[in-house]
Amino acid sequence: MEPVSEVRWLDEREERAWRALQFMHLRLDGELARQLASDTGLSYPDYVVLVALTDRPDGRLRLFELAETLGWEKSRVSHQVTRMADRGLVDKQRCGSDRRGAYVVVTARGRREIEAAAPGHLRAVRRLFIDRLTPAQLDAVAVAAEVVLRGFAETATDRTPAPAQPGPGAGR
Amino acid sequence: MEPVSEVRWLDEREERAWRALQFMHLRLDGELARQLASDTGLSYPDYVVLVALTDRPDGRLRLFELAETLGWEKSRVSHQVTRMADRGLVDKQRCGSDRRGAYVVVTARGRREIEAAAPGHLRAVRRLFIDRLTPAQLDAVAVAAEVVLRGFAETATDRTPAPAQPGPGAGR
DNA sequence: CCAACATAGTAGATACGTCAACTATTCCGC
DNA sequence: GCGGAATAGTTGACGTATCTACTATGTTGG
Repeated sequence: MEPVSEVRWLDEREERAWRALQFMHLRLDGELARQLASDTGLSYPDYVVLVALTDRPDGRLRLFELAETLGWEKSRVSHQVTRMADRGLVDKQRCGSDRRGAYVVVTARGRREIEAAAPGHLRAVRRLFIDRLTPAQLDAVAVAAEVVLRGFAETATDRTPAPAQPGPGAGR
Repeated sequence: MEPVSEVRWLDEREERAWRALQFMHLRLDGELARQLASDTGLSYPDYVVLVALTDRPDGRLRLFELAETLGWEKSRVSHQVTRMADRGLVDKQRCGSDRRGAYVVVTARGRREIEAAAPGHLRAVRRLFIDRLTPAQLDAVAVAAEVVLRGFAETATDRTPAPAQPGPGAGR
């Protein structure tokens, strides 16, 4: 669009926000992944999949529902579920009503592991993030993030299936 | 430590902030990576390495300096630099003063590619993030992220070498 | 001096994430 | 109903990230 469009570099305020945010996430994700890996047998992706499944009364979801819930693409879900099935955390079941489809079901072992992992993970989230911020700061972060997210819904070159409401990790 | 320590789940405010933030990053990183991949021959990691190098007058850094600058671990830097050297974006040079060491130097080709990629990347950062937020919101994000980052420096189980001041991506 | 230790970087194994290409079904309009 | 489009899921290749273990060099204190 814009004919030549001079590049508008980030000013001091913009750069500060962008860098701080990037860096925070780098460290936060790294630390949370490490905490899970060292205290449990689960990876972070394992964790969010198990949370999504155990949020369901029957402990199962279609693969595409899992993709929508997590905002992942189907191929990622497929690979992840395959790996988890190999380790006995979930099972795959054929779906009666749609013969293309499959359910992912959490196994007893999967339940045991997520229940063992959740408290430590939650403590880490609190220690590293939640408990550092005031309620007002938490709200400010939420508002800003939601504004940015709304922007994605609009621009919507839409490669990811546009996750309904929920997010990753949930409240646990 | 804590004897039994009931798990304190996230309340509504906490969960909202945590989920929104997680989700924003999922989408933001995905979109930025896709923009780079489709408009240029560079990946996001390629990009940040080249930014770090071209910020230097001589366009080179020791591997461990690169690790500190980016907050990456040495093994990650080594692998990344090896791949980039294979593609001719950087060169490795032996270091005279310390024979264990090596410099990473940006090549002419690396310079060309980063210069071609920067404007589009920056436009995407603006479109998706910066320009969505008010200056006050940017400041709020920066303050919150910096608080959280300071927490890492303190807790400091210190696995990552604790990056001095700078962050990833920089202002470009 | 030199032994112990720290530091710089590499290498391999494994897991993760994306893309593109593919099969198998279901949906839908005519 | 049937032929084409959309949908569900899989697969393989490749790049990326982490961990552990390793080599080689530098540093230091007795």
